[in-house]
Amino acid sequence: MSLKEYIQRYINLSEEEYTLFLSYLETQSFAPGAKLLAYEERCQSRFYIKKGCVRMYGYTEKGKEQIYHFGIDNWWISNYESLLNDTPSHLVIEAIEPTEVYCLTSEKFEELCLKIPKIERLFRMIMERAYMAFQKRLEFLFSLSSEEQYRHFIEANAAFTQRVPQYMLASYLGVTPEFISKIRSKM
Amino acid sequence: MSLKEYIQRYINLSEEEYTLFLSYLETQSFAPGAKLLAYEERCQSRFYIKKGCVRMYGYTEKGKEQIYHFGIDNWWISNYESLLNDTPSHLVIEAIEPTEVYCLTSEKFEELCLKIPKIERLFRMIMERAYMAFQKRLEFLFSLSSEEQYRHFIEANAAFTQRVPQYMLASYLGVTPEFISKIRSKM
DNA sequence: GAATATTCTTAATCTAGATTAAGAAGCAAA
DNA sequence: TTTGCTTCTTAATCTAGATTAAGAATATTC
Repeated sequence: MSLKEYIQRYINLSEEEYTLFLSYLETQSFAPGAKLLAYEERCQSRFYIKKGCVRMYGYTEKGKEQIYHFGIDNWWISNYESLLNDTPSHLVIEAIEPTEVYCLTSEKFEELCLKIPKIERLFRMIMERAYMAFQKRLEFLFSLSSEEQYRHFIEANAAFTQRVPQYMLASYLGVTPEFISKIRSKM
Repeated sequence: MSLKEYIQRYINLSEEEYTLFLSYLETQSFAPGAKLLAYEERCQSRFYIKKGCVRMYGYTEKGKEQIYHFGIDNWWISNYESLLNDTPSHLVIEAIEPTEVYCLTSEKFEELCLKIPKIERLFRMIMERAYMAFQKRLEFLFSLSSEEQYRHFIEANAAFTQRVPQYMLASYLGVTPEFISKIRSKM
């Protein structure tokens, strides 16, 4: 799915408007391990992942990496705390696979919204969907055991499970790699 | 803080626009225990809490109530899964205190956005803030022990802690009331 | 103000999942 | 084809927080 198709699911843009939209975006490429957003950097952009896979992680009190999000093709990702408050980010966004993104800076975003007000609607809807997904994730987190969460995740994201190493999945689910190993040996 | 003041933090509305806005809202009152959204009901509205306190909860596999959210004065609350997909809600929104809300139905919301396009911007920003708060909550959930989460919560929401019974707080934090009791006896 | 229902506390026991430690696979470089 | 990384597995031990079961406060109702 192209960005154009993605957008059309929410709003209609004319050919000219879409071209204008694209002119506000900057294409960037990242090799595995490269950072879209570094630790302590101020997040200035919303990223749209054209192709690839990224993880967003922070650090626990004991200094261990904790993954909070993954992003794949056709997802928007950003650290909203840093973006909205203009504070240094305690979260890192890092490519796992070779990744190509559109980068929309806050500055460009504001200009774009003035030129094409419908863009506000687009992002209002995107944020509602993202919020919904979060609400759903919280439900699973609280109502399922770790084992059930794992089973549910790999079932709902079969393809995705192949793309990230198991220890990252463990981190995302909030369990240890050893525990995942234990569940898998039972299956 | 009035709704008008709340809105002005995000966008500017003229006196006429604000009056128009209000005309799309319906005021509703709920006694403690009354439901803003019932189990299996399709969620049709976004609720703005003028005054009061509500909880949003679902059920775990064992049939136990699990609280996912609280809402107090000047918060918007809704079940976005049910609202956006028009599906029966598995979450209940229920008043804890006598509560007065503005109810904005999806139908009225769409009309309103056509009349005053700035409203899209308002809700885009509200959703971003809500998403940010969620992102933050997930960070605490994964990086702090249950005890630390409790201590952090009552420190950050001292006033709020007085307003809900302890067993609801326990449910919201994902622990047992007995465990909260244990922590408190240490303090 | 006695009766009843709610909420909170204490303490003993239990368990899901963490921690620790070792080694086994897989994979890349040289 | 060996050396050195990175990832995954197995198994023993440990622990934060759950469960169970009483009882003690606190509200609420009649």
